[in-house]
Formats: sequence, structure tokens, C-alpha cells
Amino acid sequence: MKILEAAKRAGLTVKTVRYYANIGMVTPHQDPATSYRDYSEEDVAKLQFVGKARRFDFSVEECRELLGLYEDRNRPSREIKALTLKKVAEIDARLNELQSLKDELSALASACDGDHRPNCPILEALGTPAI
Amino acid sequence: MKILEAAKRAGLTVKTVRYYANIGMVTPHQDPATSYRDYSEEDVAKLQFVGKARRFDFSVEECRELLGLYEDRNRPSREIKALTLKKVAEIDARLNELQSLKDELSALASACDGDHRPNCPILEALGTPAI
DNA sequence: GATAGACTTTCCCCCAAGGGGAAGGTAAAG
DNA sequence: CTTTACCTTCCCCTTGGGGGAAAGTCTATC
Repeated sequence: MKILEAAKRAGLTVKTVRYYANIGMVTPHQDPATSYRDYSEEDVAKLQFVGKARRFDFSVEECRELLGLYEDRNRPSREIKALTLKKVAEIDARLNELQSLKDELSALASACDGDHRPNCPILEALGTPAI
Repeated sequence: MKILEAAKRAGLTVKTVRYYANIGMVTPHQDPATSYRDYSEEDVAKLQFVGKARRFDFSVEECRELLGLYEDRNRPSREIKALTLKKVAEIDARLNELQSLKDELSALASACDGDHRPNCPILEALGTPAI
């Protein structure tokens, strides 16, 4: 099938699918005469796989690694679990960061009257050397 | 003072400080003869302000806006509070997204034996069309 | 006054992960 | 045969700077 249909089936944009072909992640057969790419069902399955892994916040390079493991029928599940736990730890670290930011910003916002007067604890906090 | 000292005082890198000058956010006096930038105490205060706002996840453009409000002694605190609450809402949305991702990935990871055998629910989940 | 080292400038390329759009080729339908 | 929809490559754009080259400047020491 042609790229638009492959993209639709995988829930990706044509740009994204072409990008994955360019970086060698999902490389369909390409007609040398017309340069048209021709996606097989297996290619589409790989695109879906990558799309889903991307939505799980895996980077493109991590997706490439996962895809390699996906295609290797004999890989130990240990490797995939390790990658997944590493990603969970990354997400968790980011969650903690964001939660702290939210708490601090919320506290500042509720301390600010938010009216027509210029007095504002938020700007004062941002303007003092240590927060 | 010269750029290195200004950067140190603001807790930023020289590259970052130069970048802020280039985009017109914090523009010190520049000696026409040598092209050397000369940072005043006020410039350093602005750099500190921007650095802190960046750490609060405000984008560079949002920092520019906040800096404008910071310098306007008569602005209503309403505007700053609105920006802050918008940022809190953004952070909150991202928190929810990340929490869902973490939950799903954690569930997959704990369902995976993680041993030498190839069987792996994580890859199976990524390989099925709908998750 | 010369020289070494530390600092400064501009300039250009690089990252992720594609998006936007131009210019030109192709395919399928009317 | 023509229109329309799709395909290709190509290049520039995004965020927020980082890395490094080439060249100019400042300061200290001899």
C-alpha cells in the first residue's frame, strides 16, 4: 500500500512515516522507477509498534532499540523490562519535578490578589536572588 | 561587568546570557569599539529573574512577557496571576499525562517476568493495534 | 615592550522529532 | 486528455541553547 494508507492505519502522519523511513527505522520497499514507497502489512505493524512506543514517551532511539527486540524472537524479556523500568524511573523523576513546580507556583498564585493593583508576590519572588 | 561574571552571578552559562542578548531579552550596553558587552547590576537582576522563571518552566517568550510586567511598576497583578495560573494548568495537564503513562508502563513491567526467556507482555502490548 | 593566558566577539553547525510548503513526477478517474 | 489526488525530494522552521573555530582584547608577568 502507499504511504498515506500506511500512515492512516498506524495512526501517524505521512511526514512522520516518511521520517521513520529516512532514519532507517521502518524501511518499506521502494519502487526504483517511481520512487514510490510500498508498505507491507509487516511494515504497518512496525509503524503501529513505534507509534505506540512513542506515545509511551520512548524516544525515537529507544523505539529503534525496542523494535530490534520486538523483531528478535529469542531476546530475553529481561532486556525489555529493563528498558521499561528505566523509562518509568525517568517519568517518575519528571513527575516529581513538575509536582514541585506546580506546588510552588500555586502557592505564589494564591498569595497574589490578582486585581488592578500592581503589588504582586509572584514577581517579587521571581525578582529575589534565592527562591 | 563582563559577561562571564554576569553569567556567574545569575547562575547561567555565558552561552545562555549571550543568547538572551541576541533575542533582545536582556540587552546590556555594548562598547562600540570592542563589541564587549557590559552588564549593569540591573541587567544581572533581569538575568536572575529570567533564569528563575525558566526554572519554573516558563518558556522564553513567557519570560519576556513576565519581564515586561516586572519592569512596569504600574501593571495590574491580575495579568501576572493569569499567566501563572495558565502555567499551573499546563503543568497539571502534563502531570496527568505522565501519571497515566507511568501507571500503564508500570503495569506492563510488573507483568513481565524479566528473565532469560523471550516471552514478554510489554512487547505484546506494544505490538497489538489497540492498547 | 613583548608575550602568554584568559577572556571576548561573531559565525556556523548541531540536537529532537518532525511540520510546512515548493517544485515536479505519477496514478486513477471522469 | 485533463483534473485531482497523491507521491517524491528539497529546504527552511521550530526550542533553547551547546560546541567549537577564527579572530580580537585585556591583564599580568617578565
